Amino acid sequence: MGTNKKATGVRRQEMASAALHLISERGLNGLSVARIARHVGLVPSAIYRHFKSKDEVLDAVYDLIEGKMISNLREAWSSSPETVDRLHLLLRLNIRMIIEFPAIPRLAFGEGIYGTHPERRTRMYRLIRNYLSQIQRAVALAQRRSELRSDVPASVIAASFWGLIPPAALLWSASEGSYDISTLVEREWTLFEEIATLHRHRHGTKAVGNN
Amino acid sequence: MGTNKKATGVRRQEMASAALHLISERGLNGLSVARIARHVGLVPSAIYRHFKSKDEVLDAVYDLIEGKMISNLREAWSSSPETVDRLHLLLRLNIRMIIEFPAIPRLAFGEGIYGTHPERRTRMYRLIRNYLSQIQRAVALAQRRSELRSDVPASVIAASFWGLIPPAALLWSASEGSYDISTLVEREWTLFEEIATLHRHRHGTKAVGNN
Amino acid sequence: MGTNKKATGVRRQEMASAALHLISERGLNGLSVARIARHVGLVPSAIYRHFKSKDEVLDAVYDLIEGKMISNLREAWSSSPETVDRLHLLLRLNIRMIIEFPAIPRLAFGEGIYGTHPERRTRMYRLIRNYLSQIQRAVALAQRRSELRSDVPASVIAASFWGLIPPAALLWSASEGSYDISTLVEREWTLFEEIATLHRHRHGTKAVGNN
Amino acid sequence: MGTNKKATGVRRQEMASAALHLISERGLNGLSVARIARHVGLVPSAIYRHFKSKDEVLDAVYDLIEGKMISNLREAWSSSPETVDRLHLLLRLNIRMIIEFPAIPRLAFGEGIYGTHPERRTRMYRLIRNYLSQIQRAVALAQRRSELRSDVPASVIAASFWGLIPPAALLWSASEGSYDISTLVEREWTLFEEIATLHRHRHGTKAVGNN
DNA sequence: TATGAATGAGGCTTCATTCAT
DNA sequence: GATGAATGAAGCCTCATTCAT
Repeated sequence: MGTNKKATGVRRQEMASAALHLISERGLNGLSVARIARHVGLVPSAIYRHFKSKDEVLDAVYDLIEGKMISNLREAWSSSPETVDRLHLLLRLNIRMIIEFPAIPRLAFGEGIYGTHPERRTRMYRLIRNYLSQIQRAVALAQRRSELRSDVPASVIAASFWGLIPPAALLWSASEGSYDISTLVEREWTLFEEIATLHRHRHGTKAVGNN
Repeated sequence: MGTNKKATGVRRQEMASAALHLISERGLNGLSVARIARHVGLVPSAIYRHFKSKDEVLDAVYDLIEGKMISNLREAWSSSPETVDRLHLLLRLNIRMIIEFPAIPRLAFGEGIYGTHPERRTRMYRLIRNYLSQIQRAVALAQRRSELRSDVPASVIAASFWGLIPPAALLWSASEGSYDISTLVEREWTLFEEIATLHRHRHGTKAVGNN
Repeated sequence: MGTNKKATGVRRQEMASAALHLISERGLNGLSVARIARHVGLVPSAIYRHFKSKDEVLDAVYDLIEGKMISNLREAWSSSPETVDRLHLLLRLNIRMIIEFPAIPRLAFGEGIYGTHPERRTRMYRLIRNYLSQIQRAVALAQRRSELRSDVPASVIAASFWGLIPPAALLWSASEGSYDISTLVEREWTLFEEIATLHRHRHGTKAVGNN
Repeated sequence: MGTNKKATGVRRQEMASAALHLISERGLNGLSVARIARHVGLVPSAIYRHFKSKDEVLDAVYDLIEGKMISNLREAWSSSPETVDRLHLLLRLNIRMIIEFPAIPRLAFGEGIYGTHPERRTRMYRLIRNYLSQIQRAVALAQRRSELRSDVPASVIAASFWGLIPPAALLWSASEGSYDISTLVEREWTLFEEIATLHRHRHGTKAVGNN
């Protein structure tokens, strides 16, 4: 069959990607070494040339996800000078990503990392926190520029923005794609934008906490 | 072995509950018939006296979850005549539930129902939709009573409220409980309350969609 | 449910009979204590009031079979003074029995008694040998009366007669009843009768052995 | 463990053969994946490298049996130009086969194919019918050559010949090998030969049916 | 006499992983 | 770098059987 031999770097990419697709299509339960192998046109044992274990493949999947999230951030940040526009694009990019890889929110939610892999949970947590930090920084900047209201801590606004994503993912996932997630998200975005920019129209709102 | 024999009704409860706890602690993957049995102090095959299959146990877990969600709804609805207070309590109850059973958001997110059990996904979706409907109905009522702003469809406000839950669940889950979820949620709630009652202070906001 | 309590004698009969029917319909593999119980309207554990074990039930099934075979013999023997007629009827009765209870040839062939239950095999062997003996005695008598040829040992003729049954049973069983077993058997019987009475027409056939 | 690795073709053979032996010794009920594995010196799960399921192993057993039966037929047919000699050898070969593999008549009789595997029964039936057809063809040829009597349909003679096998198998099986099956069969064969060649000596026998 | 809960042995199967080639 | 055979742990399930009620 003229087996294609490829460098390990390439193979690892292929395999991690295959794994991500597989989890997206069949869930983590449906992810087996055999199926990953089949997806890249190899035999199960061949996986072990490139990864020490199935777990290591999953780690690579986490890398992949992290990469995608960061790349979304970069793309959004470089798209416009306006914080609000950046956030809007970031939201859309993330939704698009979730639609393409439903595995991502599921993994973020902890599928398969209970008990056995606390380090994975930690990693995901760090990733989310970083994400929130970056958003928060952007929000703070916008607050200083008076693009966003200042009577609410940046952290709360950031959390509020980021909080638009999980429910959308959930509905989309549970509805098997039949739910009109984009429209929903746009509506929620409008509400978010309204409240986040509220300071421009109004004063005297009581503070919302510190953090 | 001095085994305690119990009526099948009791055992089913125990087993479903054990299963829910196990999923919360170890994920769906970590849920095995053997472990359920051990949790209730029996031998694995004893499960089959009370359930036809492991799948049926999972169905009972779904029943349990559905029951808890409905009971939260009832408790909240009967707690006060004010819609806003009701929603606030409902939010707290759900957060409390998720803290106790992290399995719930994960199952809602479709852990383990890929491919094999579409009916489970459908069921969860229906459950969420019903939840949203009930909230929406309450919101609509409050809008007629001018407790909540009327220039935004009830469905959007309902979704917005319900949307407070998943991100909180995610953060709490990923942080392994170290994140101060209650405080976060309270802050988000304040924002939500502010925007949902905005009509009392202001006019002229552009409409946010139809549904 | 007003459980019907019955004397053990009656129950044993019911259960053995249920077992024979079950084996006939579903094979020995399909015979479970639970199904026997269900057939007699009881709960599995109730079987053990009347039998020490499932094996004992099977023994009772063997009793049942033995009884049927002996009763066939009696009926045939008392039907006519002519040996040939008796044999013909005996053949028909046995075929009828096999059609009603396909379990019988299968058990005779050793289904389920390999390794584990040598005594059952022995018993079946004794039963067959007795059967053959009785037939042989009848044949010998007929030979003395010149109803059957005498240049062939009675044992061979008896075996030849008895030998009509298993192939018919096999074809009927394999064909799931679609094979016209009665017609086949009647034709074979005609051949048998021809050869068994050959001595009346012809001489000089070489002897066929001793036993 | 110094395990000998072998090609899958070899293993399949070994396993099917082990299964056939096991059924011969312990009945279909005694056939377990674990025992097959032990017989070939492997671990149970190793079976699944070579067969998709236990059922598939059984299919291979059926193949084996079919192969043996066909090979008997060939050997007999090529042994002599005389139909009578061919049949005689075929009888001996089949008896020898049954002595070696008592599983065969039992499987032919439908052990274990009740309910669950109708296709297996069908297959066995087809096999037997084919066997009968081949014999019948040979008989018909012999009839045209006047080697066998012509006043009885070839089908009846064929059935009569084939009918020598099952009773012998049954007696041998029930007697656990103590019965002198070969002698019995030879005597029955003599009778069969006598009646099948009767036409050479005699005329005017009434016809025995049509088919 | 009958029930229903519980046990324990055993059966089939999947899957990550190792290893010789 | 890739294959294919083999392993061992684990999982789900069935069933005869026991025992308290």
